[in-house]
Amino acid sequence: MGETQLGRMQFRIMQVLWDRQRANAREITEALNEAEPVAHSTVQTLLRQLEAKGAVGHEAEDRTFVFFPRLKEDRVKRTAARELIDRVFGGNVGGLVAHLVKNERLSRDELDALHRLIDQSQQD
Amino acid sequence: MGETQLGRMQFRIMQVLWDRQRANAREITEALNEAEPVAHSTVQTLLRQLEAKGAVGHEAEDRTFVFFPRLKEDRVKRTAARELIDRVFGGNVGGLVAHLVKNERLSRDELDALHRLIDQSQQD
DNA sequence: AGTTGTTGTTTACCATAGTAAATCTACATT
DNA sequence: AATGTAGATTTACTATGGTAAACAACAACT
Repeated sequence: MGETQLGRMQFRIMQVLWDRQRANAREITEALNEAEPVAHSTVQTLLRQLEAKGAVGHEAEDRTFVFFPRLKEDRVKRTAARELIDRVFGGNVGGLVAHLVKNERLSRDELDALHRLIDQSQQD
Repeated sequence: MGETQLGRMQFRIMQVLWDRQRANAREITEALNEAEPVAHSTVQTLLRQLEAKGAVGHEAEDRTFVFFPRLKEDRVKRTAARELIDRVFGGNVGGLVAHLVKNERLSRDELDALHRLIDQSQQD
């Protein structure tokens, strides 16, 4: 069941939680508002949705709910990447990578880092 | 304006069109049904949506509409990849690539090919 | 005690994707 | 001419994400 399919804002909320481990709704709203205005009640609705799908949990503390992530950042990112690979690149990871190298201008540093990553991953 | 945001099925229809250049609704339905059952009227609705957003065009031929892609495959794939990079990896291409190398098992061949692509892209 | 502010809950709307039946339209075949 | 068939168009419904106001409960301040 848990397909871990997150929308744009839902994902941004998760990022705040991965960052802080725990945060109440107000704190999340404020963190999001640093970058982009969003109403507090919107954030609360999204938290509700996220909880409904098991992406976050909460515990009451004092009068307020403190939320925490139930999904691991890596896991969610992996799912998102997989999603793209399957839908757009026919399930072929290499297709995506080739596309990136060809179309997304990588800096010299990024290319070097990539080189290193590849070499390293060839060890095992 | 044209944000070129395609859904799952919409994308699959585009793939058929990129494949064949031109096709009528019936042909598209049949092509899709090779892999996954979908009602013809559904395909028609999706074609309508795609046309509304400028992703496909059509011209009458005989009694039927022949559809063709209005968007380039590369362009759409690029947008999709960008989308993931922005939402999930904070706009950092390297982040995605690192993630891929770390989490998506690439075959020896893929890694070699990747090596070559990188070297090549360092020329310009 | 009454007002204010915070927090959570309920309710409501809109857009988009996906699904598909129902209907219209026009030609082809009998 | 009647009927059937294929295609297009209309209509409808569900799910999800995003947006947010309205409301209720309660603590705190004056």
